[in-house]
Amino acid sequence: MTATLQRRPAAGNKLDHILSCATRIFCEKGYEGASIRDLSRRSGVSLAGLYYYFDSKEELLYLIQKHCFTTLLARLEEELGSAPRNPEARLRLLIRNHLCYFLQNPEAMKVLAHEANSLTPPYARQVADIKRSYYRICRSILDDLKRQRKLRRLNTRLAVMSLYGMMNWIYTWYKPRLDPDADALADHMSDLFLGGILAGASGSARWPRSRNGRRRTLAA
Amino acid sequence: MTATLQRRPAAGNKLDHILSCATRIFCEKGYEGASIRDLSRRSGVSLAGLYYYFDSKEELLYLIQKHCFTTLLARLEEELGSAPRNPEARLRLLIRNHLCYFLQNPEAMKVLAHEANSLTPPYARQVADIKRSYYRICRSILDDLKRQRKLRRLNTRLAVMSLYGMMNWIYTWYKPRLDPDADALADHMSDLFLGGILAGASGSARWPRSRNGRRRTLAA
DNA sequence: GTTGGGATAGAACGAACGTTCGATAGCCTG
DNA sequence: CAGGCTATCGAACGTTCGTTCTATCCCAAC
Repeated sequence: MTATLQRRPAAGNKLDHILSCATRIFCEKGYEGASIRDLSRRSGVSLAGLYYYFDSKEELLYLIQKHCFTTLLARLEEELGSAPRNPEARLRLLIRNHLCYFLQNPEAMKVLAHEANSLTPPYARQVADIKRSYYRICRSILDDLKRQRKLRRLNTRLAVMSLYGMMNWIYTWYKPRLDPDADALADHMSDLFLGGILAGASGSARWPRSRNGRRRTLAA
Repeated sequence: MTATLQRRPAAGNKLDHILSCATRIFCEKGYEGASIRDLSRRSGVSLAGLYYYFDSKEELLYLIQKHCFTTLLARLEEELGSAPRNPEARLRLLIRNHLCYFLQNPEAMKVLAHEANSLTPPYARQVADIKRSYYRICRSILDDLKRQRKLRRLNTRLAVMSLYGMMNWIYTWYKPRLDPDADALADHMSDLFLGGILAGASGSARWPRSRNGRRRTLAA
């Protein structure tokens, strides 16, 4: 129930080792599919020995998610602190930060994205709080952008979620040797997203809507 | 190992009922977290009775995913069959088709998106085949668009994945009462995506890149 | 009316699960 | 060297898992 991180003064290194093994295992087999015995084998620590470092399997997932989200958020806040006020540049920064961290820690980020609902209330709330902060930063950048560029028709909630979807889905398809690196990916997604958002800038719909549906052809 | 669908002539309805219960349970607790006993309770069929209708828990997931993907793909092909050649309109159709089905079958679609890697080879390959067809349709539309609009710098693989990410992530955030309906969502995402893709149309970068990084300010 | 197979369920199987117990080393402190 | 604390483990606990065995019921066909 309580956090375990600094409970054992000398044991920092070993807990880190266990957490990194757990991250790999959760990533490979999913939280439910992974067993403490898997972790015991992989980490070289006996089954009972593991419980000296954490209280439950769920706390393990909590520690991983909390550390990962906290780091991600801290880096973003640091970068944004010394960044220009211009919302477009700030958004590009956010995207770059997210993707760089994502591709540097693909296993942890998969656990973050894929096991977002595997924690139960005592733990889940704490992670949700950090997540909400992270969401709000993006949302407020987009609100600024909307105000500044007078994007009347922009639903910023939808925009944020679309952006996060684009970014977080990466864990399902990214191949390091085949796909571009984090910087190029960030440029691609920034262009795509900002281009899409600003395309509607001139006020009315730039692309014809086919609401309720039947394909209204657009001149090719 | 073999498909179960038409094995028992009279039992079609009951298997459907079981599959729909299983979909709900897999959606709520995840594939690994769900138990056959959960399914037994929810469906009202005894534990042993269930195994008259399928061979294993994994086949259950397979049947759900296969049916879902097949339907999605069939609908898309039907719609595209009578659609104009214009790649933009075709892409809008694809997005609308995906989102309408998604929001009409949110539980099944979550199982599709979230348990994409829970099947092992014998089953996984078959689902992967359908999925690849679905991917290729989108990719070829984008290739057409790229050719037609001379979008030299467009990486269509990245674009497809970004689009699917945007769409599939929905299951993590969509709230029926709060968020717009499928048509509006489809318009939003179509505008965002097409606007983003076509923003780079005039050849060179429309938005300044900050490759390798340091925030190059854009006039606000 | 008997028979045979489709449809069902109670009970059990062996395995794996998360977790805990009790014991044992090693080590610093007094 | 006695005592206590950190770190560790083998073995076990009780539970739940996916699956199967065996027996029954129902009903149509002969």
